[in-house]
Amino acid sequence: MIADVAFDLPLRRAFSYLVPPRLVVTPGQRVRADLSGRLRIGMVVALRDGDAADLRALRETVEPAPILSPAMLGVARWAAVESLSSLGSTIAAFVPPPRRGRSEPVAAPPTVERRSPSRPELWLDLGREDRLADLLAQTSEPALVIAPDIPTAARWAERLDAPRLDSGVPEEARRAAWFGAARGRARVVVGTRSALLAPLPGPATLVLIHEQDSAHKPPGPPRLHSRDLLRERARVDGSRLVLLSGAPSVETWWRTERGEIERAGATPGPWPDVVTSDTRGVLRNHPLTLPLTRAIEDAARRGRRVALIVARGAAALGCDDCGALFRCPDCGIALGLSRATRSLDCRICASAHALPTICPACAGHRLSAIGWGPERVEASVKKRFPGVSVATLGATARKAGPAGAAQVVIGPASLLRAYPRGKLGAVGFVALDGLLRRPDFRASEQVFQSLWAAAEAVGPEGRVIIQTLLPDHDAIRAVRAQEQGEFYRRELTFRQEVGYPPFRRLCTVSVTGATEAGGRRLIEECAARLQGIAGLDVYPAARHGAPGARRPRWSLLIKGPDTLPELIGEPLKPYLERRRRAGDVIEIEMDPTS
DNA sequence: AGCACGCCGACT
DNA sequence: GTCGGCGTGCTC
Repeated sequence: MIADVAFDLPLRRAFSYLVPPRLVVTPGQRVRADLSGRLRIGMVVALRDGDAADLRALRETVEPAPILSPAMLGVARWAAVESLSSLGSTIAAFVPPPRRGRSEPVAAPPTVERRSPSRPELWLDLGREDRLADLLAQTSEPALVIAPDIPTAARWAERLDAPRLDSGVPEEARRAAWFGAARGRARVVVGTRSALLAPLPGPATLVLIHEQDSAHKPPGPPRLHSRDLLRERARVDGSRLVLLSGAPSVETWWRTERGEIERAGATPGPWPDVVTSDTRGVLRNHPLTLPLTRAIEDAARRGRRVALIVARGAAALGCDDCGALFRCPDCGIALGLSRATRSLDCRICASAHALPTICPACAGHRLSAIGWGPERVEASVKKRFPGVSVATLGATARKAGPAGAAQVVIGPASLLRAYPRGKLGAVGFVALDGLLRRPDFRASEQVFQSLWAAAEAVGPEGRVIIQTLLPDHDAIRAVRAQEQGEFYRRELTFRQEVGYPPFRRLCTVSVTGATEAGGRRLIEECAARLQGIAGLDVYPAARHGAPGARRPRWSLLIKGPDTLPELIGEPLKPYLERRRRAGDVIEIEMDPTS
C-alpha cells in the first residue's frame, strides 16, 4: 500500500511512501515520515496500491486515528485550490498542533449522515447575538462558533460555557476540545479560524461571528475568508450556516439579493444620533472638534466610556521649511511617527529609523508632526482632559481587551469588536477622510461597516461623532438613517461597472525586486504566462513609484470569473512554489481585500 | 520551506 | 591554492 502525504510546504504535490505492514493508516491521519533528511509531520491525503519499490516507508503515526474526516479533507482540498495554496499548508492551518512525545489515544471523526443542504442565513438585527445564545441553548444539534479573533472567541466561549479550540488556551485544552468535539463531549465548541474543520458529531450548526471582519482572512496560507470555507463546509455536510453581522460584506449582501442566502431581521431598532463635524481648519492644531470634545465631557460626566477611532501610523514627520515628508528609503511611503520610541517606523517593511533633527533635503531644523496618529491623539486628549484616564490600544496593548478601566480608549476601528451593544457612551472618528481616501475598492464598504459597528456599540443613548469634510458620503448617510439597502445597491452598481467582486474575482501578483531590471523581468514573465487565457483580464504591471524607494516594486491585477483559481493555478505554479528568484520576491494573492 | 550542491571573489 | 558567498534544484 502507498500513502500520499501532504507536508506543510509551499509545494503543490504530495509525496508517496510505503505503508509498512505494522501501520494502519487512513486518509486524514497524521504521520511522521523522512523528507529530505528530516523527520517531518504530514497528513495522509490518499491511499493506493502500486509499486513501492523505490519508496521510503512511513515512520509512524502521530495519532492512532485520522483527525480529519474524508469530507473535511475534501473541504481542505477545495480551500487549497481556491486560495492557490498548497494542500499541506492549508491542512496545517486547520488542525490542532501535534502533541510532542508519545502519541495520544484519540477518537476518529465520526461519520455523519449528510443532510440535504439548507440555505445559509444572515442575521442582521440588533438582537442577533442574544438570539444566537438562545438558539444554541435550545437546540440539540452540535454547533461550531467561529470568532474573528481570540478575545472574541473567549467572550463567546464564556457566554456559551463552551470549550475553546483557539490558540488562546493551552495546547492540551485545545486538543482536548478538538478530540472531545469528535466524541460529542461538548455540544457547542468555539474557536477562531483554526477550528474551521473541527469534527462535529452529527448534523450541525456553523456560526460565523462578525461575518464582514477582515480578521477572517488573515495573512498566511490559505488566503481564504473563513466565511467562504464555512459555506463550502455547510454545502458538503448539509450543516446549517448562520452568519452574524450588522453590516455584512458586500458579497454576502449580494448573495441575499440573489436568494442564495436568507436575510433575517433587518428591522430597524433604537438607534443613536450619528453626527458629523466639519474639520476645516481644526485638524491642523487639534484632533478634536467641539462636538467631539463635548461628547467626551458628557460621557465622562455620566461615567460612560468613549472610543476614539484613529488609524495606526496616521502621523508622519515633515519639514516646515521645504515641506518634505520623511519616507522609508526602501519602500518610499511616509514613515509613521512614534514619539514614545523616538523613532520613525515603516509599516510596510517594519524598519525603524532614529528621529532626525534636521531635514536631509534642505537642512532645515523646523520639523513637525503631520496628521493624527494614536499617540498624538492620546497626548492631546490627556492635555485637554487631565482628569480622564486614556489608553491606546495598539500593537503593544492589542490583547489587553477593553483597555482596563480607561474612560477614553484610542485605537483602530477593529477595537469596536470588543464592545457589545450599548457598552460605549460615544465613538468619535477623528479623521474619517483618511479612511475614506484609502486607495482600495473596499474603503467605502469598510468605513460603512466601522460606522455601523460604532452605532451599535454606543446604543440608542450614545452618540457617534464623525469628523469629516464629506458629511454627505453614502456610508455616513446610510448609517445615520439606519438604512442599509441603498448603500449596498450603490456599492454593487459601482462594483459591477468597474468589474470588481462579487462580479469578477481578483488576484494580485506583486514583485519586490532586488534590481530594477530583474524585478521588471520577473513580473513581465509572470504576466506573459497569463496572456491568452480565455476569460482573464490581465492589467499591465504597475510600477509603484514611491519617491526614493530603494527596492522597486510592481504589481499586477488579474480579473477573472469564479473559476479564476483553476485558470491561473497551473500557469503560475512555478511562482507559487518558488517565491524568491535571485533577490526578487514574488507574492500571489487570491481574492485580495484591497 | 529547508538544505545540499555548485560555481566565482578575498584570505590563512 | 582554499573558505564561502548565495543561486538553483530537490525533497517520496
